[in-house]
Amino acid sequence: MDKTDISKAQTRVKDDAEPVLLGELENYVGFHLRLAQSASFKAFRRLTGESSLRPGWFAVLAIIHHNPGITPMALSRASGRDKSTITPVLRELLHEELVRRSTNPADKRSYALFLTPAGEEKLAHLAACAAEHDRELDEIVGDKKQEMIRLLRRIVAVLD
Amino acid sequence: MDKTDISKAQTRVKDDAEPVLLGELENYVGFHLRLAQSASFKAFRRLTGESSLRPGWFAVLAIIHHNPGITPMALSRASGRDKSTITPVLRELLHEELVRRSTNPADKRSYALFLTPAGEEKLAHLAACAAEHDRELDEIVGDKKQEMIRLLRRIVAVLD
DNA sequence: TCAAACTGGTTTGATACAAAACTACATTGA
DNA sequence: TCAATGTAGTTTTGTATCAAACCAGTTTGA
Repeated sequence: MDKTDISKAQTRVKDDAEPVLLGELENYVGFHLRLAQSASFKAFRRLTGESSLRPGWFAVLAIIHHNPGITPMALSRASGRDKSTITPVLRELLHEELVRRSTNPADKRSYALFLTPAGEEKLAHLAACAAEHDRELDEIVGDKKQEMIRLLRRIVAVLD
Repeated sequence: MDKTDISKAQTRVKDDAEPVLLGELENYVGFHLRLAQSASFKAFRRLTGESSLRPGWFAVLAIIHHNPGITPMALSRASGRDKSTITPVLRELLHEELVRRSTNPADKRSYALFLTPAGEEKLAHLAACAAEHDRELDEIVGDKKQEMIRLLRRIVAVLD
């Protein structure tokens, strides 16, 4: 409790000019992780502008590019999204003809994913935005970047 | 492109056993930020179990606790959520009588927020979970914690 | 002093996401 | 060999979130 005058504290509006106290939140990694992720995401979207890119697209296209023939399940794991989240993203990408799939004779449940030439082109554009965005982040974290990525990766490895 | 045999590469399924290549994503802070935030969030929910807590609740309750009389707008800024996201959270908290509000005579558009005794109790429970969760994170980041938080805060300050 | 611009909060609409239930196929083991 | 179990992908359902439009009250400046 931060007010001593209890009778008044019950109704008095906190002055907007006073700084907001975060208490224990101040020292919680999880809290700052959420704020930073949200800020980074918004900044990325600002950069790409209106240019028709759902936020999931970039990672998905990049992963397919680097792993031609990857299955939706493997893609889901690599991109850190649930398989049920990947389904509509792929439907959209297939519909836009940015991605192509071929059935897997060895396992009829599954299929293999590839980028079309249009998909490669789209990826190139998004990659330029992503590179620019990451340059901003690089400037912020400076020479601590590798350390930062190492720690983030550890969080994922241990908690996930 | 990672396959040289083009004619086959067009349809061959990538073996699930092969490691997935992330390419440039590997070195993007933003990408790992998202994965880590998602992992941390899931871990927190695992800890709190079914116990009826919308994820927004903890931060909101804690901030009101530390800033009695805070307005919804200031709360929205401090918690990093849009004002339109705060509205339904507050409606729920008011309905559950965990939060109480009093009108602001100086500005009739706004009002002041306070925790009820039940709200304080609820917060105490959630705080215990959060503390436990953060202990896990502490172990992962070790002595780099302050550095980590400093960097995350910088990302928010610069990009937001 | 009062119209214009601004601000706090709510509503509405759209999107992203996960969890669980489901379908179709595949693997296992008695 | 075939029933039980497991796995890939989809559908359904529920929630969190933001943005934009909106309303009411406040501030500004001519």
